[in-house]
Amino acid sequence: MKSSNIPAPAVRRLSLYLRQLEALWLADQRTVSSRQLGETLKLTDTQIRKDLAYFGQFGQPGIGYDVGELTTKIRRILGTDRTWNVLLVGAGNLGLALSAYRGFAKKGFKLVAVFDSDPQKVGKRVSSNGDLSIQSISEITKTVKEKDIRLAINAVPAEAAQEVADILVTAGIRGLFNFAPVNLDVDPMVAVSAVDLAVQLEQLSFQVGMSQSIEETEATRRAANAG
Amino acid sequence: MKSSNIPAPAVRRLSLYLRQLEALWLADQRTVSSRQLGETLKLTDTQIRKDLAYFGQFGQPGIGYDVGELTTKIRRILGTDRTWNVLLVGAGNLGLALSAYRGFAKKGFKLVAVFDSDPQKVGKRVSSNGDLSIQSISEITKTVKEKDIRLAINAVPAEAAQEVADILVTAGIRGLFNFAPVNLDVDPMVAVSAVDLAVQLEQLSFQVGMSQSIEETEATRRAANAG
DNA sequence: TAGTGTGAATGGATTCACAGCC
DNA sequence: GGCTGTGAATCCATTCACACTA
Repeated sequence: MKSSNIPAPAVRRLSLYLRQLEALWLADQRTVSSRQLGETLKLTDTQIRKDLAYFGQFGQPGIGYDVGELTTKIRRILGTDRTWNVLLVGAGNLGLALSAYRGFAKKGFKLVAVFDSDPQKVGKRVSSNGDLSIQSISEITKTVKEKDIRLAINAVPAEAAQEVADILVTAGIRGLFNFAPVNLDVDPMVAVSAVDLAVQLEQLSFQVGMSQSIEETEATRRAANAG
Repeated sequence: MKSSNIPAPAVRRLSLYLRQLEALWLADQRTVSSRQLGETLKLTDTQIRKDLAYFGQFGQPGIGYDVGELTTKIRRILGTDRTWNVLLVGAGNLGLALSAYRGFAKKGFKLVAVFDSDPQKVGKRVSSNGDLSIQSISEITKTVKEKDIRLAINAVPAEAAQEVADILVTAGIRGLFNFAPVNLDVDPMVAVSAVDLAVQLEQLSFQVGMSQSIEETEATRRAANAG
């Protein structure tokens, strides 16, 4: 399959291109060059052209890219030119916040079911979405089939995450968005994308510590030069 | 500065090693080999040793790594061997969910201030943390100084994100965790880590679409072979 | 034997350089 | 002149191979 020699970083950037293209469209800009796109995204123009070239020829020499057309093409590549039904497990703080997030729907992801293991919560309406009420974990398999759900958001506590992941995979979920701070062990055919909020802050902590020590080094050097 | 030739991916993985080491510690395991760590994290043993080697020599040939000791060392490297004061801007659904998230405190990140532009919200207590009440955006600069805050979580809507980022940077924030689906343009000295929830789902969508087409190709091939 | 640490080799992603088109 | 698309060159991360240690 030729598709697997597409670098993963290129696919990640595709999403960023799409986001920027949508912004340009709203700003009534109908044409954009790789150079201009690169400036706002802090990437080189070559990289953008190379990334796009993995998927086809979308631009016009001397002109650039048609914003609307490229948007359509990237959506098709990413598979977001249609609606995806998504389920959410974990109706805690984070889960409910995610269920209220409008950004998903805007991109074609439709939350169609919410599950929680707490019997106190089961049956309650999801306030941000009147159509939904919280279901028991035991209904996952049935609901996945009924509603043709391929993607799942896992927002349960760390202790329960692996167990829930197993249930989701068995139910036929194909992509898993994991918020729990654990490494899930799932069938390699299932795509997993993970966000660990604390890990992100750790990375910032490292970078800040780093830039501070660089500053100090610089200061020392300047002081030495001055002295 | 010698530190800048450390690959960014290695630093990202460091956080994962730390997470796994903490889990091992809780499971009363006091020693671990790079091979074992690699198996659970789905990485090669060599990669783990190489990553650690960027920062020092932590292991014992024939034995492996002391879980407690390596935990301490990685925390020091990441800068999480001390407490970081963190502020949050945006007391909407997502912001409040983040303020309730225990995972931050566990890792040494302490939420010490919450801001929102909505006058209706200003003054209200943050329910998940009785000590905090929501402050006006205009108080950011003063509070950053008073409470020695270096890290900020930006959970405001896309339209406001750049403006808030500017305020935060001017106030002296050194690291910015951005949840808004926009590319922030900030001083390069300020570290930025971004999570766009919709982008993550797009990546899953792409991977799922991909694995489906691979499956179909395989099926075609098998059918051809059988025929 | 079981394991680390590391120079050398490999493999992949990015950047360069430029041919070609508007 | 401005811009795309792309082979070639470069750069960087990962993996290999092995010296070395407990």
